[in-house]
Amino acid sequence: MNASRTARDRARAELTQEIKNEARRQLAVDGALKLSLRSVARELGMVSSALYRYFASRDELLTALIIDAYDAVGERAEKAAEEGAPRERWRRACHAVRAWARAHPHEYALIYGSPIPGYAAPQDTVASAARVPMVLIRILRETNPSPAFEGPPLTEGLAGQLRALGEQVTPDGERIAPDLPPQTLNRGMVVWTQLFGMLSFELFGQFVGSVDPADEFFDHTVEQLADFLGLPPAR
Amino acid sequence: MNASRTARDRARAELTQEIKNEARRQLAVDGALKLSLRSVARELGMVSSALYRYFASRDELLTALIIDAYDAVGERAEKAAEEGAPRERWRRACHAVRAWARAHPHEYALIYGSPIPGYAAPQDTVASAARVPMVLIRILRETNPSPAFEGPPLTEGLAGQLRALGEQVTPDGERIAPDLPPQTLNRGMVVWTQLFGMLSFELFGQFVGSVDPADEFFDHTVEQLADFLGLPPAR
DNA sequence: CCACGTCAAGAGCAGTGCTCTCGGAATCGT
DNA sequence: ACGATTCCGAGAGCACTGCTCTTGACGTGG
Repeated sequence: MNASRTARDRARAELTQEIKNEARRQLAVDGALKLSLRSVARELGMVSSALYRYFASRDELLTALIIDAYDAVGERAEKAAEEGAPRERWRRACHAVRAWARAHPHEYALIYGSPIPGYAAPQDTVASAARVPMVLIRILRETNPSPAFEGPPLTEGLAGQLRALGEQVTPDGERIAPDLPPQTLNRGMVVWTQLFGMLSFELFGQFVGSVDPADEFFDHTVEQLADFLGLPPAR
Repeated sequence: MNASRTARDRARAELTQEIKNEARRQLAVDGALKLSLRSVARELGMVSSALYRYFASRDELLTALIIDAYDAVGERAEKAAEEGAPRERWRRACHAVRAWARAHPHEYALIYGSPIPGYAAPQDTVASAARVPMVLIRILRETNPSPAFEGPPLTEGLAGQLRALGEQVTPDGERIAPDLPPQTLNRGMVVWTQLFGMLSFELFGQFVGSVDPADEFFDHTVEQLADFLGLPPAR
């Protein structure tokens, strides 16, 4: 009953994958703007209308690609941060994210650039989007940070937002980080935005004429952010 | 001889402006993706082909809008940082940029989001794009920073890039910042990327579920960055 | 005054996303 | 094993896009 069902389903799943692969290929060449359903259909040897059996719209295809991209970069970060001292894990995660971003600039732009269509549905994407920041949070939870400088005290409202963030439950029923003090979460937010701010500037060309190539600036800043977080010095 | 010529030219300049204004209007509503030459022409009561007398292509129109946007946010930042103590100028510039970004999210996306077409020509845009970072550099030049913490030493190559950056000449023949030590320029680069990293995350929806609304996080981070830069404490 | 340069208009091309309908094929219930 | 149902690819077609080329009118400068 489901050997045959899965036969159909398997064919369907395979073709769905092929469509996404071809779309990703065109994405890497021409960018999201130029990606057209008709041309991926053409390339796959089918007619454009047939493709609508698999994705209800161009936006839905894009959304699928967005989720895949979040998962791809998230997985890279997770793998990179698997083991080592906190500072080493932080370094490796940063470099893994940058390597992925530079290898797939258009996919990076898809997820961290301007939201392309009439905004892809957020809810499906959040779980995947959270994987990178979760890597950072895990590093912070398993270390005892001693930040390089204090910084201004948190305001009441901000501390509240951060505490609520730490209490949020993931899809698998765990709380994100009930043990992390708001100050630590705040520092995490800062380095998170800094990391992707750097990558966006590098990939979107804001660095041309200043720190371009950005390798050394990136490395230095990653180290500075580790100090800022208070990750114990390496070696 | 040129009273009449300028008569023609004035009509032309006016219509060029009207086209950009209408395009900006549609941009604010539908986003850059949906902006179509035909519909701005339609709205202006002319036929699409006539519009090509003013902009050679859709991309050229977009590029014009990009330059205008850079100039708009640059001017806001300059105005905001006109006077006051360094820290106050920094604060006001940051808030001016954020206010503009929130008021014109699609224009912000145009310049700080993913590069839209096959990359708009950079050279025309750099002068306008540099206005915001130049505001920051001017603040740094007119203060005597005492940063809140040292951070790792600059590598040789990075220091070289930053010195070269300081020696670059602006269109009006001035050097950018020959007097600023590389360490200071490096801190400037960091806060610059942090500022726009935060804004991009806020506007592109990465903060939903964490520090959303981002007002307090933004304010706090601006202050923290001022400490990081070593701007003398206010009052 | 008239020729030249500028301009808006229109038709047309190639391409797009998306819809609907139509036959054929695979699958399922019996 | 067969009929019913569900799925799927093909094709035509609609409304739209950016862009090109030609045509005819208008204002201006010699």
